Amino acid sequence: MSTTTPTEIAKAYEPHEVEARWVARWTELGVFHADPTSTKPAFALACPPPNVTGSLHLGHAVNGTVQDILARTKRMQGFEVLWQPGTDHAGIATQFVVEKKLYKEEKKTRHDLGREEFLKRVWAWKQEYGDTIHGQYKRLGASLDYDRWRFTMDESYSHAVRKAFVALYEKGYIYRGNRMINWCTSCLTSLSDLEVTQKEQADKLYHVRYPLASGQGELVVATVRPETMFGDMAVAVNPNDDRYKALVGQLVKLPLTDRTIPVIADEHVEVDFGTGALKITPAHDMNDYEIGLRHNLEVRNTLTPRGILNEAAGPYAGQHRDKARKLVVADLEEQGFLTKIEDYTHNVGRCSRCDTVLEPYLSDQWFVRMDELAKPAIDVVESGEVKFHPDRWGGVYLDWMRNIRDWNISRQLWWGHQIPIWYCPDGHYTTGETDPTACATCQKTELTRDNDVLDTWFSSALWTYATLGWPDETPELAKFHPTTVLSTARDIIYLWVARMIFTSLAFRKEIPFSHVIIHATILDPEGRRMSKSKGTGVDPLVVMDKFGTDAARFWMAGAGTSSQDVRFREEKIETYRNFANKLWNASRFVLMKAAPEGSGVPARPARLESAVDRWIVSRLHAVVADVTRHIEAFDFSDATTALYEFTWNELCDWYLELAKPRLDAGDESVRWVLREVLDTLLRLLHPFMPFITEEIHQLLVARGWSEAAETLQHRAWPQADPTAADPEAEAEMGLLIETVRTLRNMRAELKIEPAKLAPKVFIVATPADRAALERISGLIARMARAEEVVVAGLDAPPDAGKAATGLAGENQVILPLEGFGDVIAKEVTRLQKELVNLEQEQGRVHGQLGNEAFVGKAPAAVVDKLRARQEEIGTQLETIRQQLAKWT
RNA sequence: GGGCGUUUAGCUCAGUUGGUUAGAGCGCCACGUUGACAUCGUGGAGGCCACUGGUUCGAGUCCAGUAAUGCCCACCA
Repeated sequence: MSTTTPTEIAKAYEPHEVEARWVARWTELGVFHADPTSTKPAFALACPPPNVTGSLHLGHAVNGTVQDILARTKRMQGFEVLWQPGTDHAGIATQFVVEKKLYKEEKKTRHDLGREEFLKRVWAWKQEYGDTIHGQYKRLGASLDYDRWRFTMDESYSHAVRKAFVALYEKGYIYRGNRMINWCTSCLTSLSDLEVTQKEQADKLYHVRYPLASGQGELVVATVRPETMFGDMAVAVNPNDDRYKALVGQLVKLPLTDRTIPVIADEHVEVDFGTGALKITPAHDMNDYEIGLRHNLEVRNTLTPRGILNEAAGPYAGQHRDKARKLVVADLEEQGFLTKIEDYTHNVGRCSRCDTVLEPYLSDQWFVRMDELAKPAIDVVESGEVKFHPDRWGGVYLDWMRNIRDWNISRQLWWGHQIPIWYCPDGHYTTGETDPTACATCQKTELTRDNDVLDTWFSSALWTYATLGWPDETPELAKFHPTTVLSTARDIIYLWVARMIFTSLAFRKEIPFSHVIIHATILDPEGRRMSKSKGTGVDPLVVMDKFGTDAARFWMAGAGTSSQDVRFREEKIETYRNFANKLWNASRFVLMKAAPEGSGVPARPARLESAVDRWIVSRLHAVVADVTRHIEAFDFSDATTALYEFTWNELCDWYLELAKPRLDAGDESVRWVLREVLDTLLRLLHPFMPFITEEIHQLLVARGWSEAAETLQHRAWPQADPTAADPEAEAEMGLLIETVRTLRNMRAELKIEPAKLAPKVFIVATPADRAALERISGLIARMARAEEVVVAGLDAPPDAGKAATGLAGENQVILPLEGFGDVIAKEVTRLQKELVNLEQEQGRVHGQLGNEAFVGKAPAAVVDKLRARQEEIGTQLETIRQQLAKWT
């Protein structure tokens, strides 16, 4: 493939070929490679590593765009930029998809293959999707340092994970606990609280009769899970519940069994929920477990890890929990133990991965004790050392950190970092950065390693520094850590952002990043969250193919930093496809008309005579300042708006149109201004639309019309020149625009054929505007399709004969109607409409100014402005009334 | 049950520290093939800024409340 920009210019921008060419070219030039020995100031971003579960979705593309804009801008601003890429092994998620595939294709489970063989399959999967992701980022134009691609299970990264585990263990932060955890009976692993999704579910509340052992009466308990009754160890009532006070301490018979259990009193029981009596199943309910601890109840497990009732359930053993419930209910019913069944809707915790209803399960797991570790992580956000954008997310983070609970880090999976703990026959634990050969406590050498792996977030928590070589003190670490900005989705603030902050503080004694951008979530056109399973996900590549990557990026830049969530619609991207084409054609115009081959580089004029030139330069520098400021504040959406409006509404609609006759006349200053504006604009647009801007830039370079850089990434970011601000030129241009619009409007309302030139147009100018209007009369004529525009003073109004009159401020625009047919009726209608509008406004203004409180208290500038307007309205009304009188 | 958002034109969204005529894109209507661009141009129609009170000379913007809607967090069986 050729890597040079073609010289002939297509009529419409063709993204595909251009994009492929530049992706290759950037790589060839090595512009994305970060140099730790550079003397430039560092700017580092760690790209959130996507899961290797599949390919990138729109959310990744949005986040990639946000980060790329920063990376590209900062490079141009003279920073040594590192944008660190990589992928996450995503333990449970990846294992889950590979198991699913395995079952679908070979009808095998991971146990059929065995651990080693299964892991081979996962690595193969990882290879495939890791490559896909790599390619997708390149397509997006992401200026990641691809040479530094990392994977959370790379050897060096695994070393960091091991180091982190051992360090925490040795400081006493990691402990083994036999505790209630969330258990997935399908994935067969424990989950952290964050991996639980609460979902509302319609269930039944069964009222079950527990007869008193004494034979005198009964206690009725309400439960949604009667099948767990074989684990019941007590019935609890509230100590203040008068109904049951006398029963506390007595025994009740557990239905369907021959066991008796005690009635106990516990504050936890709500008097007015259900029957006020709660069956206590310590092994299968978090609360019951707590109550059991308080009352020394036995924890009797009645379920297997797969959710099958075990031998403790007597005749029901071997039944799955759902089936067992039906059987138990039927038997209770039959034996007269069931007094009532109520409909009951409540929240049920489900596996965020496979949606299976989770089981509270007592088991041995490894935990990280969080209380002490959380403290500094709270401090750095409270102090503003780490800032969230928008800042409300800082509050969300703090709420969570302040109420943090210990973190279950062991997972009963195969895919991941195997926990570096060895057990000796005596049950001692041994860990170490290298595999131990003997028990650290008793020196026995028969060691078995823990089979479990670490929560995938344990490893990604080290991302900002483990990717840079930690625990070794590498040059990269010295140069690029702490990183500057982290941009991510809000749903991993707890899972990932919070944990990066506390681990970095723990291991590096420094924050991992100064700014956290929480980008907006992209929704489907109906406002729902995009989801793969519902088929509402959008493949960014499809969008990029259809409309061009730059168009997609331009939209994503705005969408990603929008203050609220954004619905995706193809039409939105289409808008920016059109914008890219507009830019392309504007450039094409400049190249063909202002910079034809061999025309040379225009010299800088000593002074810009034309107000039009000074206006666009003034506007350009305002835009440079605005865009720069917005990027600094991460308000890309404002930046794109400013760029879009300047390019389309000012440059294309007015400046280029006005430049046409001047170019024909050989005006050199127009050429100089065009070169200046386009070259600057391309640099401003480059972070947002890297491909098209590079392409145009090279076309300009080929004509000597731009600094001879191989890529815009080597060009300097534009500096706003405050002395370019020219209010006078802007005012004059405002006059031009207003006058032209008035004339166009008149012609349209009078239905004058667009093609027909007006032979002569008069403007009766106020003394203040007269000189300016005379200067720009030729331009007005051009833009408003008149052969000639004649400016006259108020003292000498022209005799225009039969003519239509319009208002541009206080200046009258007179359009003689000779030759335009019978349009008088239309003119009268038009004038009347205008009259009504003005009279209404006059009423309002009059009322305002008549209000003493307003005049007395409002700032003088506001009052003066209104007074001026009142005067203007007076003049305008007079003009219109005179005209109307002439016609009627 | 708590917390945080959102509610502005037919649709999707902007609206700075309150300033009097509330904007854009798409869609709609009318017109248009002047050599950058029909992926375009010109003009136009279209809004009780969710509702109710309050503060203020002045409220889309500030305050209180109400209603819809979305998301997060939370151990009432």
